[in-house]
Amino acid sequence: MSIRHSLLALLHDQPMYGYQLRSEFEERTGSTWPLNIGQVYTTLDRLERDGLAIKDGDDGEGHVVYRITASGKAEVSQWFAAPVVATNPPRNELAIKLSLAMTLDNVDVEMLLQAQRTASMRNLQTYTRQRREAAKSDSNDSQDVAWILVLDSLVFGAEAEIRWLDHCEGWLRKHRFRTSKSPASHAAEPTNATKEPTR
Amino acid sequence: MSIRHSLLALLHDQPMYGYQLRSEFEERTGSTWPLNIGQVYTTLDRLERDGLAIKDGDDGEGHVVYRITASGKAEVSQWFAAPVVATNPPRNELAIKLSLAMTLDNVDVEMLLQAQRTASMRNLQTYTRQRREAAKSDSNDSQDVAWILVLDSLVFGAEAEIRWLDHCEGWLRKHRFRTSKSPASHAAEPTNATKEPTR
DNA sequence: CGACACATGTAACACGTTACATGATTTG
DNA sequence: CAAATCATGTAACGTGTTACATGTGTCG
Repeated sequence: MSIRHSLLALLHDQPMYGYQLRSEFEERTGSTWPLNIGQVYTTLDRLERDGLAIKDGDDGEGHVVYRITASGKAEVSQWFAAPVVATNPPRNELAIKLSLAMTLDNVDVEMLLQAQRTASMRNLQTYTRQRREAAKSDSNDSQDVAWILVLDSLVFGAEAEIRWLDHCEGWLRKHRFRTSKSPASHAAEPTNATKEPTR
Repeated sequence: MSIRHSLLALLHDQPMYGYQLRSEFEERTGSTWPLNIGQVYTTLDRLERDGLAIKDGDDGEGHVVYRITASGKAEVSQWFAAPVVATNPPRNELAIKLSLAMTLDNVDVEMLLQAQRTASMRNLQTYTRQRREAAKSDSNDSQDVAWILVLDSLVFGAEAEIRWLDHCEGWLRKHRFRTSKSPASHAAEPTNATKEPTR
């Protein structure tokens, strides 16, 4: 849903054509989340279908320009006004993976944690380096500022991830001797979960 | 891709039927990321199509049981062995929204930050409370442990988000007087971005 | 009996990615 | 001229959500 709203927000600023929308989007997010051009066009189709934007003839250069409508503006205002909430937080693949790894046999959790920590550290370093380079230009262009803040969010997120991994490793060390994964071996007798899938 | 791998990982542990797979998944992640039952069945279809799992007759109770195959097991091992990397980090709606808000006119960024901070604090409190309750039972069941660690990841993430919001607010205060959003008003003359969509 | 959980699906739709097709313009 | 970039699309596919249909079993 973020792409749809993002494009609409950009159109709120000024009428644009598809290719330009992608450029504007990527300029602000520094290509962290590359935007497929095909999706831009299909999204524009849907926006027009839903009455949030309309084709605005050409701009004298043959471009297919879209313009936001009144209801489109309302939608944008609403989007910016509504905070991102925790109901349905996006799935965290790492958390899911680790959660499953801990509850299943045949998985070397410590190895997993170690490998992930290395990878996450490398990620953090990449972000930090990019951040340093982005800050070097030090222009006050608001787009550069936005790009830097996006990088900061990635840095903060990566740091939190690493802290969490350390936390998990501690947990594991503390509990390794008290649990052989499951109170009853699922191979020996049907687990509780097997018999009663409800919680 | 995480659902597919998750279900396969569960099947690696033991043969199961669809409804049961959902229960097992949600038990481990504490319903943080509710899993639609319809998706379970379609995913199982695809797993079978791709030769990673097969229907295993019934279990004497008329359930449609699936069993993992050899290539399925290989796939699971690979999944657990491969760390989650930063190439293509998942889109962060909040970061995108704030990034756009800062570069567009007609958006009250400070208001947005304030509203989001309130919401994020509330999220954090919710997670912390759930975490406290989950830890209360204090069983050594590995599934409870997994659920607690998932909650911890949410807590760590929410804390990072709040720190980032504060960071952004500071940035904004520091730069508010030096930039009127854009070096050249896009209403007055064509912006750089408009003329040159490339970077 | 009626409500609810269990259990298996299908259909429609939104979103996202990759790849392909097509042509104009720019640039080394 | 060749390659890259600009520019607009379409098609196929995977993933994910919501809603619907259908039937069984259990429990108050």
